[in-house]
Amino acid sequence: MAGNSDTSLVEQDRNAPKASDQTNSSADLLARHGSRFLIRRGHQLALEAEQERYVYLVTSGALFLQSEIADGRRLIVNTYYRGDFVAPDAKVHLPQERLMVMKAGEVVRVKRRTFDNLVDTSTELGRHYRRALQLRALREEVHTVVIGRLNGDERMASFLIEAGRVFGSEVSGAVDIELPMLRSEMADYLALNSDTLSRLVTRLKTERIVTFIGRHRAIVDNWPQLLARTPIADILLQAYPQSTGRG
Amino acid sequence: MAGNSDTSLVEQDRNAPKASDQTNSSADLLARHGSRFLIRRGHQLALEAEQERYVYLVTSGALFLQSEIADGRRLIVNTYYRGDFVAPDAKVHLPQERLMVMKAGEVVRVKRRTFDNLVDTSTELGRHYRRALQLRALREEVHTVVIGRLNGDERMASFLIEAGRVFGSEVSGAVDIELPMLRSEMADYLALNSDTLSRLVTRLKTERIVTFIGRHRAIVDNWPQLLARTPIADILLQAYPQSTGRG
DNA sequence: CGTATGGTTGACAATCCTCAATCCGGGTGG
DNA sequence: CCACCCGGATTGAGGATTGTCAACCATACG
Repeated sequence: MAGNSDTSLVEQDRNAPKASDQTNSSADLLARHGSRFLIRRGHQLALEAEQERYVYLVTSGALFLQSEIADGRRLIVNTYYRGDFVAPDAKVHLPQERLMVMKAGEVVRVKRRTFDNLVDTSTELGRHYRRALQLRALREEVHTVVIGRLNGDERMASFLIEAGRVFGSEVSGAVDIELPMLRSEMADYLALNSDTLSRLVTRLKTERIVTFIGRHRAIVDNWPQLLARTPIADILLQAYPQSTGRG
Repeated sequence: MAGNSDTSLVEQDRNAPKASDQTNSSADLLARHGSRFLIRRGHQLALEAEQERYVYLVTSGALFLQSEIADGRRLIVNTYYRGDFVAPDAKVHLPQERLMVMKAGEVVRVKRRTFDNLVDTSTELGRHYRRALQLRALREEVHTVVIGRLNGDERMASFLIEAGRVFGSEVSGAVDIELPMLRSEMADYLALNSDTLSRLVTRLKTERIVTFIGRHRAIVDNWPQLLARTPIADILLQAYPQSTGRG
């Protein structure tokens, strides 16, 4: 949607690193002991089956993990992009934990026990996994700071910086972002309610920092001003390098 | 403080699992390639030196990781108890990241590069590390839910449940907790300001659920009612088993 | 076109924060 | 042993931010 006529994003996907990178070699190894799945927006991925938990490696597209507690309070706890592993705790679950596809792509799935054995035997996979967990922990800490200590405007700016890095492309000075989340999902990711989020969106439009086209496209007209809107812009830029998760 | 005359906590420490558990065997291995340190409340542990980052394993006591962004907004991102590894990202730092000792004890420290090599060569250490990261990720997700979707009362209750599990002991139906945090630190952990936290403490006193004695001791007189105060009590109990982190 | 889901907006309420004054607890020194 | 002191804790009044609810609008899809 909204992206087919604008080919720039698609072409960048084609130029993204494909073979011979770490993600792909791990994916190949895992695929030999599990299966590859094409995933489509809105799908829910099983976290377990037959009392055996699953481990996913995202090779393209994007996922998020959501939880829902009493009174329908929902929170998107985490986002997963290319190269990320989803390996939830073997025993304890968050309340109403759901792994959802936010952008179509492909994942590799193996059983947890199989995965553990592979990590024990393959030093390379072990290194990749540990590095991925490292980056994941950092992003989770950043996310904690965002929802714990930033106000609405700052959270919104932080989100758009993340999205710009992961899903955006630079087009003549502006950053063109294909947003894979609904407004309500952005709200759940930023621990706001969707009414408040909508007001924040409106504010960014009014101040001419971001142009929103339809529901799934945002063009950041003034990137520097967006950066200035959050006190942790520099950390976000480091935590989300430009190459992340494209495709 | 407040603990020397009350021997119950100390004796429980002595009964805690010592030799032949996973934490200790990993600690021994790491100590052979690094060093053990006694740590005291209030100390700050170096995250790096000479452009080499450190990895810590907590063998007793407790730590927390704090970050501070503009305007003095502070957040305690994470807590580390017995068996936890502290292995921050090699390159990216949170703003004004500090690793602080909240309860005296002992840690083992090795250089990151050394640690990575050891994990590559020791399957046992690798398993322990991955399991620790697993639990850490879960707790971080729970923490995210707490500060993202719970109100003040619920956050306070959630904190006391965690503290009760980690630092508490059951004494004739009540749970006696030696709180290693200042009020202001609890506030930073729960993403509240300390004035608000103080009001929440008062409310718990008024409702006769918890008795606070001095600054570092809390007695939960009505544990069931404390559990009822947060919608994620069951997950907290699972994420923080009773044995965790004593001593 | 028409319908359904999602998004926006306004009025109002609840929650949390800010700032300032005051209080307490645990050290210190007379 | 007691008076004093200081950092931390508590409390009140008022303001800012976010949430709630309801009405309305827009977009995507059949």
